[in-house]
Amino acid sequence: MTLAEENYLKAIYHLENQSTNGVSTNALAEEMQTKASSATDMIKKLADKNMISYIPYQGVTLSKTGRAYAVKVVRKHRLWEVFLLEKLNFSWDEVHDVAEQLEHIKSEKLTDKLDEFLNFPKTDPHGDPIPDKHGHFEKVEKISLTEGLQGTTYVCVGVDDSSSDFLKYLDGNNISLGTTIEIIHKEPFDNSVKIRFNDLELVVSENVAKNLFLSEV
Amino acid sequence: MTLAEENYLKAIYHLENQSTNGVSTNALAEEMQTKASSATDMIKKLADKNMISYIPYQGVTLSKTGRAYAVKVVRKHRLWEVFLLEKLNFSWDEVHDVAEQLEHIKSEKLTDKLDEFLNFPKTDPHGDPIPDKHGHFEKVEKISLTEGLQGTTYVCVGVDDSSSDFLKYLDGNNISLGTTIEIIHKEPFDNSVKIRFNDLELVVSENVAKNLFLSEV
DNA sequence: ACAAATATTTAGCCAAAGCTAAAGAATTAA
DNA sequence: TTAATTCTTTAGCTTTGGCTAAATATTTGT
Repeated sequence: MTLAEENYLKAIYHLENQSTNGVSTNALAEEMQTKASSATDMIKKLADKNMISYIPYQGVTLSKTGRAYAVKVVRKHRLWEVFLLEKLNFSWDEVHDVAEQLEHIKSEKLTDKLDEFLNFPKTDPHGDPIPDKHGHFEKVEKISLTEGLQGTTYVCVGVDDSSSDFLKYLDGNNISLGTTIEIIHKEPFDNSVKIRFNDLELVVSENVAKNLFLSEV
Repeated sequence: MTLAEENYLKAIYHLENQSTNGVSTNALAEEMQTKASSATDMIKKLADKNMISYIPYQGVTLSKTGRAYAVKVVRKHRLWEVFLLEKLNFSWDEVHDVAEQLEHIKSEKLTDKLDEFLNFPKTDPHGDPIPDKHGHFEKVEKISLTEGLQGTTYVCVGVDDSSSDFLKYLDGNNISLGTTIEIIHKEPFDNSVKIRFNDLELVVSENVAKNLFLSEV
């Protein structure tokens, strides 16, 4: 598996988790920041390798092999994130990009030894679960802040890790995993949400609310 | 710089250190396990990028930029080797191949944080010096066992790290960095060397002797 | 049911890295 | 000083991954 193939596989994996349908050529191209024609080419390659199955206009689905492979890449990504944060003192918003490179290192031994070195962490710095060496992991039950109910108290269990700016924003406002958040008011006009945490009140935009994941206490 | 370019640069760096002349197209091709025509192509690319200068039939020489770049890659390689050995308990012979991959990760911050995490090691597990973040390092004074004098005692300060079989051989015979070795007899017939260390005597072949580096005590 | 909108694929390019086979240069040896 | 040998480059082809523009296929809305 080449670097590009691994990245496509990971993209398909993430998109599959976000909706119940197959992943369309267009959606895949957009996720990969490339053109639909390029996605078509890669879909052929991955289908030839039995990593995915594909029905035109119905989208791509990971095969068992494909999913297992994608999970391995995700496992590596998240382990490296933990390493960067805990051992090398990277900040929350810095880990993602470097982990994007490290996740492609091919050495099962390295991955497993790293896992052991980090004491078999269950989640990464963004709250996402880390698969074990057999690919098993527990799904974290979470809702986005936009889905939360007014007047209810939640705990922050996850964030979308793709934007460093977003993570810096959270950092600047002292929101992190484990922060207890009460929803004071949901503004229907612009879908902003007024929250309280650490005895502070803050109004966050819909954009922020969508990328902040909570679980009930 | 692409992966292939980095690997060529590193190869040139290593070959430059082994002889005083420029590195020939053929020598470079051999080191890279590829064909001379491919080396020619890459030489053009690297020369275009001002990483090397090249005079046909006189060989390639690293430019200042090129050398600095090569040293950075070497620094990363050796730091990762230390990490794998010390933190993840890889064995001597296993570190090289994984470090070959890790050395291409592009993040100055990662490299420097790793250096700090490892406590600024001066040499890697094979005795080779690790450049600091400015590219500075001290050259280790060493001779190969074939160059040693009969009746003299030395200390093992380095090994050629390229063959895992060689390192396994040393491991199996309990030779490691820091081992004190006395040369009992040099056999002119086959250039084998009889040595004594840890109160044991052992005859090593010329091949082994060439790849074992010593310094005077 | 059929046109419009949307989704997908094809065809033909490009660049990076590699290869083989053949040609061209320089060095060395007789 | 030629001729042989060795070194190096060129020409042309391959694969991977990406691109644009154009063609084709499917869905959807009326």
